[in-house]
Amino acid sequence: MPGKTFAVNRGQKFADLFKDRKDVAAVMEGKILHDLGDAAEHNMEITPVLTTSEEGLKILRHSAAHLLANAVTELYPSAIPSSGPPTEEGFYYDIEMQPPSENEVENIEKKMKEIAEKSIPIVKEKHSKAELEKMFLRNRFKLENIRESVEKESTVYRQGPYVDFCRGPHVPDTSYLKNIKLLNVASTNYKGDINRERLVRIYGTAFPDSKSLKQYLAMREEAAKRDHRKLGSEMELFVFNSERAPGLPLYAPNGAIIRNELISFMRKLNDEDDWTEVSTPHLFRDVMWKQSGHYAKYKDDMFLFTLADGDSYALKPMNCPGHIMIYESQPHSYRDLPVRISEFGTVYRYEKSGEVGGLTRPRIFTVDDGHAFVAASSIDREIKKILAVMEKTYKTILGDVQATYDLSLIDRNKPESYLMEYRCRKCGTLNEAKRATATGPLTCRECGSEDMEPDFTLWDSASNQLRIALDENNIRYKEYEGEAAFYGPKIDVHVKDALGRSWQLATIQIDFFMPSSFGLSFMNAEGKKETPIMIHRAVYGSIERFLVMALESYGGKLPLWLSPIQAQIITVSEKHNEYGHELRKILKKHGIRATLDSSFETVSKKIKLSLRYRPAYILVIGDNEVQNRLATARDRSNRQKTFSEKELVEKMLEEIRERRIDQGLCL
RNA sequence: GCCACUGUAGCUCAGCAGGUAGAGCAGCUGAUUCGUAAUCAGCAGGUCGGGGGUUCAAAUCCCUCCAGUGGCUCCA
Repeated sequence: MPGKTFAVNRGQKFADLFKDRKDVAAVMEGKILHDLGDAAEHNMEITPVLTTSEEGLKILRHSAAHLLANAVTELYPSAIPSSGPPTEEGFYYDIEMQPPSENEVENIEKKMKEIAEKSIPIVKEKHSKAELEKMFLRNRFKLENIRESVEKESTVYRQGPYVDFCRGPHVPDTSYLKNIKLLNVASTNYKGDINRERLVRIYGTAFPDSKSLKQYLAMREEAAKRDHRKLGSEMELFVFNSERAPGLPLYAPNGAIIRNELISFMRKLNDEDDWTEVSTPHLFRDVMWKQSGHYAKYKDDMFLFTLADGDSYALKPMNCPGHIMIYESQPHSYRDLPVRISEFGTVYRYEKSGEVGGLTRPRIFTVDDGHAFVAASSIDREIKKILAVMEKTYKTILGDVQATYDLSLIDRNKPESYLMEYRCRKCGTLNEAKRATATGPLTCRECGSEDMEPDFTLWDSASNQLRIALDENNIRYKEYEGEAAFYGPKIDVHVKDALGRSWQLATIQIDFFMPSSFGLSFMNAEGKKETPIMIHRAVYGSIERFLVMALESYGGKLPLWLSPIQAQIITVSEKHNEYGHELRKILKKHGIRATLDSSFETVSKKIKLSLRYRPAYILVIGDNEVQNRLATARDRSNRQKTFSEKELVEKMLEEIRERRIDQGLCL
C-alpha cells in the first residue's frame, strides 16, 4: 500500500478516503504532512502515512506523548506540561510536577488506556498569537515557546479537555493509542538548562498493535541480558567494587585476555602504518597541564594532589602532552614527517558521581592513542589513512554493527569556548591562540587594544580538511555544530550498546594549537622553522568501551580469536582425564586457550556449568576419543564434529588467524 | 552535581501489617564412573551497604552518608 497515491479535490476531507482504515495516521502531499481531519486546500495527490511506517510511527508516538500529558493533567491538575516529542523508540513528556512513584506511574498508564478506549477525537484548531498567549496563560513553558516561535498564528490540538500547543500532525482520535507502555521516569531541566525549572520526564513507547508492542518489550528484556555488567560477571571478565574502587573497574583474567587481544591487534595495525609505540608516565607536574590548556578547562575533572613539599601533580587525563615531550626531545626535519607516536595510554578522569557507570563511563580507561605530527600539506592524506584503519578495525571486530560518523564543528557564536586566534580591529595584528573565558580580557600584544575579533581561518581550514577526507573515503556522516574539542574540530564514530544508547568510540581531531603552545617545530624544505600540526586519533577510543560494544553485540559469544575460553574440554569420566590433560597441553602449545573440567560430574552438568563463560567450542572426551586420540567439538549452535588432534589444531588456528566472526569448525 | 529507584550469603532472589534471617545455584564433604543445558545426600556460609534515631524490640519505620541503576548535565 505505501506509495499508492490518491487524487483529492479541493475541499475534500482526507479522512473520507480512509474511513474504514485504522492504519493511516496522516497523509503526505509531497513532503508536507496533513492531518487526516484536514480538508484539501487545493487539488492534490496524496499518499497515506501508515502507522507502521517510520513517519507514521513518529506521529503515533507524538500523539501518545500528548495522551500522557492529557492523563497526567487530569490526575494532577497542577502539573504543567512542557514538551513531549517522539524518540527513536517511543516518546517522552517533560512535565513540571511532583515526581510520581511507581504506583502513580501505573495509574497514569491506566488513565491513558482509559482515554484511548474512549476514542476521543483529536482536533486541530488555528489561533492567532494573541489568542494562543491567552489560552496558555497558566502554562509558562508553552507561553515562552509561543512568544519565541509563533509569528502570527499557529495550531493547537484538542482532545476532550486537554489542549496542547503543537504543530502536529496527530492521529485522528485516541483509539489509535491503545498499545502504549510507560517505561521509566527521569529528571531533567527545562531546555536542558541546569538553571531552569526541574521537570519530570516520563518515558514511554507506543505501537500500532499489541503484537509489536509485546515484541518490543520482549526485545528490551533480551537486550538487558546482554548488558556487559551482567555478561562481565557471568563470564568473570571484570570486577566492580563500589566500596573501594568507585568507577574503577578491575579486569579479571578472562577480561584481561580480551583486552590484550584487542591491544595486540591494534599494535599490528599501528605497525603496518608506521606508528611507533611509546610509554609515558601516568602523572605529571601540574605545570604540564597548565601549559596544555587542560588545567584551565578540566581542573575540576582531574585527579589532582599536592605532596607534603608543596609540589602539585595530576594523573594524566590525556596522553598528548607526554607524546609532545617525546616529539620535542629531538629536532625534526620535514623529511621525517609525519612523526607518528602511539601508546596504549591509561588515563584518569574524575567523572562526576552521577555520570560514572560500568565500563562505558569509568574513571580510568585506556586509549589506543596516537598523535601524528604532520606538515599542513599532508593532513588530508594522513586522515584518509586513519579513516581506512578505522573502517577495517570496525568491520573485523564488530562485523556488521552499525557505526555512525559525526563531524563535530565549532559553534561560531561562542568563540570564547575554544582556543582561537584573535585579530586586533585597531592595528590588524593576529594574536596567538587563547581561550577567552580562561584568560580574562583580551588585549592586542602590539597596540594593547581590547577591540579584538576572533579569526576562524585555522578552524575553517581544519574542518574542511576533515570534510574532504570523509568525502574521499566515501563515508556518510553528519555535521554537528558546537561539538568540537576546545582545541580543534573532530570526526567521531559512534556505536550503540545493547540498551540502544549511543557511545563515542573512535575519534580523529585536528589540533593547530597545542603544537604552538608547546613551541613545537620542524625544519621545512626552505630551511625555516615551521610549526607542525597535530592529529589526535584513537581507533578503539576507549578500549573498555570498545570491548563492551563487541561483548554486547555478540551477547558474550565473541569471535574465536577474542574468546577468553577457546576450547572447554569436558571429560566423560575420570578415566578420560589423563588424555584430557594431554589434549589441553597440545592446544596450549599452539597458543589455543583451553580449559579442562576434570571434575567428577556428569557431562550434562559440566556443559551446563561451562556455558556461562561462553566458550567458543566444547570438546567432549570419552572412550572413543581416548582410544583414537580424537576430540568431539560442539560449537555454539550445538553442531558437532569429531576431529583428529592435528586437524582440530589446524582448523582452530585457521579460524583464529583469519579472525573469523562466524564459527566454521563443525560445518 | 541534579531527580527517581535500588542495596539481604560468591550469584539469583524471598522475607518488609516491626518480634533479632530463608531458598536455589556455586563452595566444601561423602556416595554415584556417568556421552552433550543441573545424579543424590550432608555441611558450611550473612554484624540484612555504613552511621544515627524512634521502639521493650528494626532487614522491616524515620534521618543521614556511601554506592549502584535509569535519565538530565557533562564527556578533553
